[in-house]
Amino acid sequence: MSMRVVDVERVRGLPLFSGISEDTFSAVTAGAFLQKFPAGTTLLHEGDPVDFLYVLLDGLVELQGTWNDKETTLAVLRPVSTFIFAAVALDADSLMSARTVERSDILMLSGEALRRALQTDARFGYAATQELAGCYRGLVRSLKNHKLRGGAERLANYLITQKVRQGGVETFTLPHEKRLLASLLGMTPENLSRAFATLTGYGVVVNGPEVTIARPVVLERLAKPDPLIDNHQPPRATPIGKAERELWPASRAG
Amino acid sequence: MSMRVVDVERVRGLPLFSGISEDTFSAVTAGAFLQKFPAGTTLLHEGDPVDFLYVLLDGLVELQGTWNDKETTLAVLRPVSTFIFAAVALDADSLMSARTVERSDILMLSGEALRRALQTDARFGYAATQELAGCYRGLVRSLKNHKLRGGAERLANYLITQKVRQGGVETFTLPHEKRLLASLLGMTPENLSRAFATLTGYGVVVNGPEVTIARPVVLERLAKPDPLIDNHQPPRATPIGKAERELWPASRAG
DNA sequence: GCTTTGATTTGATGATCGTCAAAGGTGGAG
DNA sequence: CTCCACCTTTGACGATCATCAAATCAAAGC
Repeated sequence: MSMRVVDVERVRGLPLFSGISEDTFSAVTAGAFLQKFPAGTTLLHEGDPVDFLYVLLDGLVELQGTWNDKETTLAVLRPVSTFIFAAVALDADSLMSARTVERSDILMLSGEALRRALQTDARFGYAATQELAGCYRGLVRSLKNHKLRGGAERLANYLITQKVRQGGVETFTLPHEKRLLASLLGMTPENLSRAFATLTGYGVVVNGPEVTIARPVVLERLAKPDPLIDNHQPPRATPIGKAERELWPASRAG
Repeated sequence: MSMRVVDVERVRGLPLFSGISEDTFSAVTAGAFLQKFPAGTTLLHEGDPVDFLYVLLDGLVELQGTWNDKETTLAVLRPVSTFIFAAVALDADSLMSARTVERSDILMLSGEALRRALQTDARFGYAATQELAGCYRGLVRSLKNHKLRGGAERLANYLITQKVRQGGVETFTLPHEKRLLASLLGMTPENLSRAFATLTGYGVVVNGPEVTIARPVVLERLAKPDPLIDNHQPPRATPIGKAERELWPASRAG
């Protein structure tokens, strides 16, 4: 139920918490608890009131939306990430469901305590603003991706982003099932399969979950990656927040 | 260049600024200036660094995204609204362009001053968190709308939302050109025209910019409006922020 | 009033995408 | 190891959507 020291440090290292006072941090983590969930567990249903901020420490989580018996994936999160912060900040009902894709370690922080902390600790409020601004921009990117690009283009850009995130290697592994990828990219599994087949003509070789981009230049001519849509953030040692991810490679005065 | 008293009060009344100290407010508005722009003016280009927070006091503004010589409308704003707050908070480049649709009065507040104020005034930081959380949830709604619904369904829900926003009257007026509406709904003007033709079979009568929903029950059976996608917020007297809009009709403890 | 410009509509056609069906393929349970 | 459930792929078909073209309409300017 309580956190290991190593987990406390990982949470403390999140940009959302890194600048805040020790008092605020202990107030926020006081009633927190760490829980392990098996794969396929629904943590939160769309429309439910949100009582906790979730922090994914290990595993893989999917955020999904539903309408008219159809489902779509809005995001796939990997550690270390917070999620449904916006609903927590507003004490509102969740607009999406959260579901574990793999066995996951998840920390749950009291929403009440967080909102109180936001109002008293200006540094925490500032960090929260940065985090939410980063999340907002991630969604702007996603919306542009879906409204401006076709299926094959979305897939091509996804593959290029994965390649960069995994260190720029020629061959990499898809981080989860293709079915989930199809839902994330806004298409059916059948069409994802056909989109992969199309990319074969652009130097993409697929072997189960293994993907090789044999001719990056050719693929990029199709994908036309754009820093205002795609966030080609290389991997880092320290955990990274939604804000930092947005600020790369900026390093402007701040 | 400087604001009229009535404009100061309108800005002060924004949820983003309503709770903050007088000192913070004057620090933020010190270097501000009010400007009038004709219709069709581009206020900010995609990819530009953002030096100001914009506040739309009068008129109509479109936020748009571009890729590969294609354009799409991400939002259409009416007074009183702030925009590109996320980019200002992060001191990052804008992910979208902003363009006046009608002649508009726009207040521009120094991004530098805002970021300073965010770090010193906890109440301002909290208000900013609420505002950004509301904006975030608006985008989640938009993404679900686009990924889960077809064109005719998006139009049907748009019309129902407009009807509610304009007081629930049977006949109302579209707030702008159909061309812009098509871009907002993610379709071509030709297909918007055909979608309107389709809705004729569901009791929708179109006369130029005038729309009549003759049989609301029939239209709703097609539209299937959902509070987790559509925000059916009725009009109010006081200006409303993105946060309040998200919290309706909640009124939960806070 | 007339003209001109651009918005809107309608039709035809092709591209993209979803659905249904069926055939491999894969990994886990027993 | 075998079997079973489910993921993935492929094909066929229909629905949706974009594009091109042309006609109609509306509004602003002369």
